Amino acid sequence: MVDYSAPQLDDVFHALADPTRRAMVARLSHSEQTVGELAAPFSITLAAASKHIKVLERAGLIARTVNGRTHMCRLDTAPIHAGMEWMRHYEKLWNQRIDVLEGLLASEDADTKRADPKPDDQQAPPKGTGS
Amino acid sequence: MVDYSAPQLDDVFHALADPTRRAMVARLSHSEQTVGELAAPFSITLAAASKHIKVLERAGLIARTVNGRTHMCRLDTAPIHAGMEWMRHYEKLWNQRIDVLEGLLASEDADTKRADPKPDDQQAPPKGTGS
DNA sequence: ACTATATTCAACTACATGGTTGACTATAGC
DNA sequence: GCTATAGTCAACCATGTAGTTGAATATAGT
Repeated sequence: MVDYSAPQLDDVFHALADPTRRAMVARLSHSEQTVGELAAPFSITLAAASKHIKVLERAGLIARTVNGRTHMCRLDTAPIHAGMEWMRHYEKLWNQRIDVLEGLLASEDADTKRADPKPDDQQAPPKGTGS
Repeated sequence: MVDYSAPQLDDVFHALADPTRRAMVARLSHSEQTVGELAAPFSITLAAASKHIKVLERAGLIARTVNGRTHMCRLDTAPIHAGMEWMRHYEKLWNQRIDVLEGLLASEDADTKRADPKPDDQQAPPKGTGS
């Protein structure tokens, strides 16, 4: 039973809430990068990029290896996995809702309506339809 | 090919970066709740809770139905799905790394080392070991 | 009409964030 | 040893965030 402590999630989600940092993660998914390389694509100062990297580091998304005067950064995807673990539970609801929608369409078509999906806890009534 | 616009992701990840808001999402996954009900478990003022709800609303995570003087909130998990879609790509790397680790253990055991995993683009060398 | 309930709004405080600049540290190369 | 390169640090600024309080709005109940 994984716990995935909440403060960790705070940091991970916060780190990923910034487009610059998400772009850094994307670049790191291809290859390791130095701080300078990581900063290059953005029109911000090295100092600003350094701060972004530190935020990613605090979230555990980046591990740094100091090698002489260059700092090599590599992606650690474990925190992303943790974030997904948290989200997955609610994505299940999303899938359920899709199922309910398909169920409605089906019952609308067949008008049989023998639907009896197992009650998980006490789930929100669909009432979707939206637009 | 899904796009999932970046500003949406900014809002979703930012909304989920706060423990109070994540708790609200959790409660809404069980049932719809009014603003008051949503605020009750926390030792903050209604006004503060109202702000949190607005953040979740802006991220598209909550839809509100004004019913008389009460505002009923229900969870919309589509943005969570979008967030997961973004993360899923990097989780794949996580799984890859697990595979690599298992591969290393296997080769260590058999000492055959005929490893030749398809080069995806130019991926980071494992170099793990950490602690 | 009057009062209680549900919720937002505006103003304010304290603190975090993202950015800058300039100085500093440390390594690499001549 | 001197200079260029890689990166951090500290101070500062503007803006955003999370919280408060008090007033305002709107509906429900009597």
